[in-house]
Amino acid sequence: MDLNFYSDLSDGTAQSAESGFLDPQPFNGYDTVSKVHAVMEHTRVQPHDVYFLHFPASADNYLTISGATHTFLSSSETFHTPSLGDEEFEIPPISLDPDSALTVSDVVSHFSELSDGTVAGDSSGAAACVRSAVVGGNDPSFASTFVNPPSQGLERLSLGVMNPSGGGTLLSSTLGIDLGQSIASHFSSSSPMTIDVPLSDVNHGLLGHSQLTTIDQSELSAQLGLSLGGGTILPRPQSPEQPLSTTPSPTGSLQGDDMDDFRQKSVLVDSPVSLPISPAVISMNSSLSGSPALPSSVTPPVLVPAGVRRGGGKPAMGSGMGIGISGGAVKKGKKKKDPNEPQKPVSAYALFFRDTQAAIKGQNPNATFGEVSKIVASMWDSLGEEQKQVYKRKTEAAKKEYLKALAAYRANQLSQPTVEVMDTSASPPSASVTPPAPAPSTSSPVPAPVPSPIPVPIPTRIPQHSPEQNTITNICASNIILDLPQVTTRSRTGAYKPPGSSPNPPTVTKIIISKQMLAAGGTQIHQIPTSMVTVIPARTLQPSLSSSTSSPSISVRHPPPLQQMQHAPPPPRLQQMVHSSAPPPLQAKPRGGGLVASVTTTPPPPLQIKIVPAPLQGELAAPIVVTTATATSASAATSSVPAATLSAPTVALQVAEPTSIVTACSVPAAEVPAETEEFVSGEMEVEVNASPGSEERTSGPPRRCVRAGCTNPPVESKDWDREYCSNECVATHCRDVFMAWCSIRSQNSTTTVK
DNA sequence: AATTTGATTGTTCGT
DNA sequence: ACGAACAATCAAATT
Repeated sequence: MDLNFYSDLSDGTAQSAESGFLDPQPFNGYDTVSKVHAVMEHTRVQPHDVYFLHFPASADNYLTISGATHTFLSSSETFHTPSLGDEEFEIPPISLDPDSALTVSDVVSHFSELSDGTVAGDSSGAAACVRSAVVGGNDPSFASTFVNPPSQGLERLSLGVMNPSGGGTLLSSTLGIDLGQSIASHFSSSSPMTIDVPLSDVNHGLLGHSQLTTIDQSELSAQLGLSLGGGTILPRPQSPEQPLSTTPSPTGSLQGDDMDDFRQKSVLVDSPVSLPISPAVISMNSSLSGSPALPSSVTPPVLVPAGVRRGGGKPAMGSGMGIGISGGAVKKGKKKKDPNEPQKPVSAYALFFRDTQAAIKGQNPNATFGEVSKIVASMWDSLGEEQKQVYKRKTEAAKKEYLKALAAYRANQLSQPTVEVMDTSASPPSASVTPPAPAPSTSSPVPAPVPSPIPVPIPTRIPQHSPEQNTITNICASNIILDLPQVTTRSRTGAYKPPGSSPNPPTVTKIIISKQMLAAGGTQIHQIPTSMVTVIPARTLQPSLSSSTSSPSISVRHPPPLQQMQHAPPPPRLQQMVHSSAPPPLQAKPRGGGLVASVTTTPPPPLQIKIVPAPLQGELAAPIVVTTATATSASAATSSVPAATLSAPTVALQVAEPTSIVTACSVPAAEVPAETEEFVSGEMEVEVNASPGSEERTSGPPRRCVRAGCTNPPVESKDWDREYCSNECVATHCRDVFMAWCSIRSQNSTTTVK
């Protein structure tokens, strides 16, 4: 099935209240949980169900919820929404990328965009409008989520989940959005998901009641921070699967594990002194610590015998498990697991949950676990088999690896109790720490050759997810996906986007990196002078172009750090953001036109990176240019490319040769919609134009491998859609992209960070 | 029963 | 006593 979001921007005028579901009353009786539950029950999305946010381009900007049989909505009902314009957003596959932060940011950005658009449109218009998309009826509370409380929620964007079959699944608009992103990122080329989200219901049930406060900057930043790290890319600490904690604090994460290790070791090895020595321990630490730099910190704990351990009570534990727990919770007599033991692969659903929940949470910080869980479940149900397959495949792959690792682990245990198995899982993490000696093997497509002091966040992350990340595509996608969420400008008017103009990809980011820089081997990339790096949020630009702000253009000169962009959504917060037309994650499909068909496939990373030969550099003020184009922006620059559209954030790496631009690469996983290249500003245009890659793409399978410098013909592969000639190229390409990305990030962080 | 995340609670240790 | 650090539990849903 397809998940499509159609969003409509309402102009901010009154909502057409017609929609029945808007009416608060029906829902008022429920408490959040029950509502949700009830709703869910009724409307459980069937696999075939389609969710979409519909943003009609029509002048009036109504959000149409088409759900044939939606209980609450008639298909005809519409809501005013700000400026998104007619677009169908295709929800990109949820990124496998563990990096929740990104996802979140994306979501946020989307959100913000939405809100922004609304606001802007309205604001510009005059009356403030509520930007939030409210699903559930009038519940102000819901609106509050996205909108500031003060604002009267005059308007809401509602997302409707339509259930063709009849029931409507309730999803909050946010959800829908999130989905889009997450999904997009995750699913590469697989068929797009269409999600019909009846906004109204969703809010109510899920969020409505609880106050969904506007996303706090702090929260966002926190979330973003996780992903971006103040400069570091480190994502939030990984899930249990990965023992490693990317967290900066070595000790914290380590301790727990260390302790375990320690215990083990200690058990195995009689003398405490021996501890440090055991290789196993060391390896673990490194992995655990996640940061290479920390060895010193790491070791200490290890060294310290039991006596020193700081970690509280549990460790002591024998008691801990059973005894200590007061809560009465002694319930499960869990046995302690050997930390070194390979972790069981999580289920497809769990993967999905992991990928999705962050986005949902990001949008609705107040949502409880139960709510989120329900939403995820509904989303899961709504996922098409194809999409599910994606997860299932990952699970399968993870399982295979797990079996391998387990076998190795067991073997080692038998043979050498003291020595721990360094399996795949371990290795990846280590990579971050020590530049991977890259195990050529599958896991480390992204060799983090970055020796430099700057800890490359990415590596840490990537390696960590053994199962998921094994897939090259995943890795790339995960790393690469950057959403530049925000736009500082508010200028955007709601109507801004002509429906027909283009199916816009939500956001496109391009990065131009001079070849020289890359030449260094990529490792040095981060050293690139900040001045060199330019980040241009397309969204911003566009709006600005049309109306007021000039600032964006400036971007060339001062590169706004990505982080800032991501992190700090512009001052106005979400509201402003709303404006930005199509949220990156969500892909806007041209609703009407024939484009739709093309849309189906999708994928793509918003981020494109071009590598420009030195000579070109001169021309270009900044070697690295990151551009983000929002769908809305499309109008400005309808790129030459036709486009495919879509979606998902895709990252393309292009290396421009002096003569011509070499290639546009999309993340293997997804197909890059040609359309992605929309340039708002002139600057952007220039760069954009160059990309032949897009053409290639649109026209058909690339004639040659996408990787810069590789002239081999692409090979057919499910993993990379005939874009690459070999795994090596995929890995290399991803690495390049990643590096570029890192450099940008680092730049941003350095520059941006106060 | 396991997994997903995040909050909460309880325990222990160090100051 | 207080704070820090950790472990365990819980929520709903799926596998």
